[in-house]
Formats: sequence, C-alpha cells, structure tokens
Amino acid sequence: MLTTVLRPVRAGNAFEETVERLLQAIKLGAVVEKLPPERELAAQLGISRVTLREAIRALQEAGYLDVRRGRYGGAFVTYTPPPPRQEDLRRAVADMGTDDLADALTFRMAVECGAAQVLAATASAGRLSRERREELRRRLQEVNSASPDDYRRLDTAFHLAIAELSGSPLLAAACADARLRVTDLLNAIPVLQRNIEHAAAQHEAIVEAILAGDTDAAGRAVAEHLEATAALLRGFLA
Amino acid sequence: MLTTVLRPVRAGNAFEETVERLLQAIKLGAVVEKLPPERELAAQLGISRVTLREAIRALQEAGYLDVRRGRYGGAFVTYTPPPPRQEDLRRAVADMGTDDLADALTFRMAVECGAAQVLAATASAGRLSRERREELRRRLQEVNSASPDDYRRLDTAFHLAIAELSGSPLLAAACADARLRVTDLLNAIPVLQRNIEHAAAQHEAIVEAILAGDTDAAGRAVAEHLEATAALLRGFLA
DNA sequence: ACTTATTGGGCTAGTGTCAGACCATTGATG
DNA sequence: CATCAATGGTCTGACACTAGCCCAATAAGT
Repeated sequence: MLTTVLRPVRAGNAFEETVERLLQAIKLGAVVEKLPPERELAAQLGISRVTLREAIRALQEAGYLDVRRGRYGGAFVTYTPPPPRQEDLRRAVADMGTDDLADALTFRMAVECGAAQVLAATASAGRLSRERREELRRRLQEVNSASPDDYRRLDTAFHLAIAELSGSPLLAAACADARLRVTDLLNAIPVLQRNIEHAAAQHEAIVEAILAGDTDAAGRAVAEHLEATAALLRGFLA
Repeated sequence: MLTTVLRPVRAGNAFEETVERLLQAIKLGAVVEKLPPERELAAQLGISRVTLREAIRALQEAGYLDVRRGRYGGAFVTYTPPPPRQEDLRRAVADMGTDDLADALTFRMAVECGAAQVLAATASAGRLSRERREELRRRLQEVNSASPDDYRRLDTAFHLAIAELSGSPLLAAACADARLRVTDLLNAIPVLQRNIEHAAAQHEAIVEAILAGDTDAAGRAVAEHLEATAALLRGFLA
C-alpha cells in the first residue's frame, strides 16, 4: 500500500513526455492530417510553447512531421505505418520488458472491461441517449468495414469510443493510456483479413451486450476480445 | 478521441502534486507513524529533496506533521481524523463539483471491478499463490473486525490489497488514484456499526467470488459494494 | 500586386526544479 | 561522558520550464 501511494509524482520531464504523447497520437492515427496550432496545442497539453516546439522539432528530425510556416501552415503528419515485421514486434517487447508487457495487458483488460460494463450499466438504466447509441453503432460499422490499412486506426477509435461514451474523463484517459502502451506491439502485428473478421464478430458481441444493458456479457465480450489479441501477440512471439 | 489523447501531460507543479500526495497518504492512513527519511521519500516520489522539503514544510505549517531533527527524528504524523460532520461532506462535494464527483465514482467503479475480475481470473487459472490468497483473507478479517476508528484505514487497505494482488502496478496505481479522489468524501461520512456490518457481508462476498475464480460474481460483488457506498453518499447529500 | 490573417520562429527575463555537497542536531550506545 | 550513525537544515550552480512579446513567412482573398 505504501509503495502504491508513494509512487512517483511525475513520469519524466515535460519534453520527453510530450514527445511520447505526440508520437502516440500520430501512431494511433488520432492525428491524421496536421497538429493543432502550437499555441492551442501547448494550452491543451498544459505546457509552454517552447517545450512543445522542442518536442515537435524532435519528431520532425525523426521524420514524423513536416513543419511549414505561414498561414495554412502547421505540423503535418508524414508518418505512414510501416509494414509489420516480426522483428519489430520482438524488439518492441524487448524494449518494454515482459513484466511491463503483462502489466500493460492486464491494465488494459481491467479498464476496458470496466468501461464496457459502465456503459452497459448506463444503457441498462436507460440513461444512454440515442446519439450515443448511434455513435457506438457507427464506430462499430466503421471498424467492421475497414480496409486493412485503416483497420488499426478505426479499431482504436472504436475502443476509445466505448471509454469516452462511458461519460467519465478519468476512465477515458485510463483506457487511452492503456491503449498507448500496446500500440507499438499491435502495429507490429500484420493485419490479416481473417483476424479482422474474427474481431468483427467480437466487436458486434460487445456492442450488442452494451446496448442490451447486460453488464456481465459486455465485460465478458471485451475480455474475450482482448484475450484473443493477447493470444495473437503470444503467438507471434512464440 | 483527440481531446482524450491530447490531454494535459502533467497535472500541476511538482510542489503542489507532492503536497497532495502526502496529504492523501496521511488521510488514507497509509502513513501511520512517520514519513520515510527525506532522501528515501524523494527518490520514491521521483522528485528532488528540495521540492519534497517544501511540501513537508507546508504540511507541517498546516498541522499535519511534526518534524524533528537528529537520529530517530523524522516527519511524524500528528493528524487524527476529525469527527465527520455533514457540513464537511457538503463542502467536499462543492469543492470537487458534481461532475467530477460522478467521474470519480464511475472511475472507481470501473477500475475496482476490473481489478477484482483480474484477480478472480488469476485464481480461476490456478495462478494465485497461497501467500496471496492468505493476504486477501487476512485483509478481509482485519477490516471486518475493525473498530469504527480504524475502519476507514483498514477498508482502504482491503480495497487496495485487491488491486495490488492483481499483480499489475498500473492497475494498482489506478485504484489508488480512484480511492484518493473520494477519500475526503468517505472521511466525512460517519462510520456506523450498521454500515460496517453491511459492508462486511459485501467484503466477504467479494473475497469468496475471487477465491472461487468467478470473475462475473467478483465484478458484481464489487459493483454492489461500491454502489452501496455511492448510495450512502447520495443519502447524506439529499 | 497588395493586404492580411494565421501560423511557425526566436528571444528574454523570471521562476521551478534538480543533484550534490556540507552543516547541525539528536539520542542510543559503549 | 564521548562517540557515532541517522536524520533534518542549508547552500550553490546548473538546467528545465514558463509567460509574454515581437519577427518572419506564407497563401488566400482582394
């Protein structure tokens, strides 16, 4: 308990944290065309423009961004996901360590199941507006009809939508954080049509359970889905 | 999705964060006698000794700590929980805002249910060692035989033990964070023998479900327990 | 071709935070 | 009573970060 409560107050310095955040936003596909203007983005991230600019420059030099001045300028995303290679996956796992990997997968399992259950409970109580139900269905439809190129991005959007629709910013942040921690791994797994189809059935089960207000089924459906992903990971590592 | 991914990189300045952390550790009862030595604690919190000392001085001036020099000295906790008053509860809720309160309760519901389910799944897979099963039973026994004075502290310890036993530091941190956000509220609720007894039954149900490896039951048991707490809160606010 | 709004680029002065060294105090122990 | 190990108290030089300001470039609109 002491070790948990007296854990580090901050992760690292602002510069590194910002680079990491922006990089993940790019790899996640959350930022498609260009970043918001520096002044605006700095405010959103709660850092100074100087620090943000250092981070942007680092990403520019690493080839993720193309920065252009003047009106209608900005930091344009030049990154396109590289073709997945098993070597990348091994390196990504080696980089984070097997303990941290298990931690990240467990954490993701817990928060995403929790988010789905919360959302199902909301639906069960009849407090899920038509707009939110439709957004959920829309995200489902999008990911299930995605081409392999767009799949990861739309899959991320689907999962994060569940978290955000729960109505709890803290929970949404936790789910985003969990997803960020496994992005590199997921991006290194080849997207096979067969896997997409398999995942599609699970996505449907999740949405169905949520809309039916069945918390147990929703949690179980998410658990099964994430377990399948984890199994896929293990399979590629074996 | 953008707003979730591009959320602030850091909560505030190191000093304020540290004061908050230490204060919560004290109110939580995680620190009973005295804080660890400054050098050690600074390392644990990932901050410099200077910043830590500023935080300690602030808490000293606020009357939470008594700092003594020399060998066998240290920062001794002088805080004793004040008798709960309904006024404190109202003020605590007003301080955090109803939206943030709902957010915190939802978040707590999600991560604690998730942790219990993860732990139950571990047990179900036969990967829960005898030591960990015994710690869980011990915590249960402690909280269920607690006097009203010790109740909050041992209740916290019980809930955090579930999170820590899940084996995921990230999940444990999330649960601790969730608990921290509602501590002030819980501390403002009078501890009635009747509530303790009611909670005791729920605690037993949680442990039973976890040890039986029944993830659904574990999640449901935690959900019921937390729902009862939330209801208690609403009752005092009405 | 000119204007203009928007955007990145660059500077400065001030504050926050850090690592590390050294000093001062204390109480148990020989 | 003297010693000593553990602990808080203090200082310094360096670096990180911030707020705010003004400059430079750019492309749409006129």
